[in-house]
Amino acid sequence: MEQHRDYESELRQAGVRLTKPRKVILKIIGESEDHPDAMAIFRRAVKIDASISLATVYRTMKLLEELGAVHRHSFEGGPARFENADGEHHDHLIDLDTGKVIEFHSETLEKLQEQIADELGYDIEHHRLELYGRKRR
Amino acid sequence: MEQHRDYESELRQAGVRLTKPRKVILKIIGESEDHPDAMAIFRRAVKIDASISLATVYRTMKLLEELGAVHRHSFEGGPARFENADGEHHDHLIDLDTGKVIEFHSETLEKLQEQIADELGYDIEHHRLELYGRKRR
DNA sequence: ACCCTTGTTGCAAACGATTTGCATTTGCAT
DNA sequence: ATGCAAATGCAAATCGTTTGCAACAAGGGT
Repeated sequence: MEQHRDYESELRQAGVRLTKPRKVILKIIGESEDHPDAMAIFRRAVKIDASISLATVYRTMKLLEELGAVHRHSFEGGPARFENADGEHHDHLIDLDTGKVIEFHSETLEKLQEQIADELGYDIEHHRLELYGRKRR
Repeated sequence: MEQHRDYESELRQAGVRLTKPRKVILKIIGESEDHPDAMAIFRRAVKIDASISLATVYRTMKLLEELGAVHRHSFEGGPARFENADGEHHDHLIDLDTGKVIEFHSETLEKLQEQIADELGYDIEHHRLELYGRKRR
């Protein structure tokens, strides 16, 4: 059960320099099971290498996004949050009380979206589906 | 065929003071067929009353959102855009080439979302579905 | 192992969108 | 008309993010 991509070789292959800050950030997002924002990544990074700057975190996240290594999410009110691009596509349910993000996937839903776009004469490039709710009790 | 809500009496009823800037902004969003952002609303407002400030536009939009009179959308990269809350709920398809926003609605889709949230033990408060695509040719 | 070139960094300042403190004005109930 | 709380304009503050620039370091060539 292979869990994480080997980002380092991927980046190397993409002609990107493997610098110290990048290694640290790569390690962090590779291990993250949550959806940290830039500041959270920065805080975790500083623990490993105190000289890393927030600017570098932002630059690196942008780079990784362009390389398709991470996905950027802009949930309501709040900074962008990232997750590594392992695994298959999924959408998000955000718990309004805790901010926790729950992932889900529905093939039916995907198909339905494509069908709708198709009827409107469009090809979907990507989409964004977020459900905001509270735990039923 | 009644087209626009009578925001003024609604607001009055909600105990909100009907000030000059608010009347102007109300008129603007009542007539808007597009999805203007705060700056666009401000520009249109200044033409009617030159003394209106951008801060008041922001304050008023927040107020109207809380009253349920307008909906705020945060499409990818760019300021929040508003639309009046007339008519029924719909989602958006954003044309990546033109930035044009196409509205659509699917009852099946809505139901499916609710069902998914339900299975996860959640009640949906609201959701956000945006399709980003290009016109098929 | 040591350059050399060029990409990358840290810092601080700049940025765009939005919010806020405060003194002044204004709606509107009396 | 009068008074008072609510709303305004202005400028400064805030938040998340980007950028200019001089110092620095990765990693290919020698």
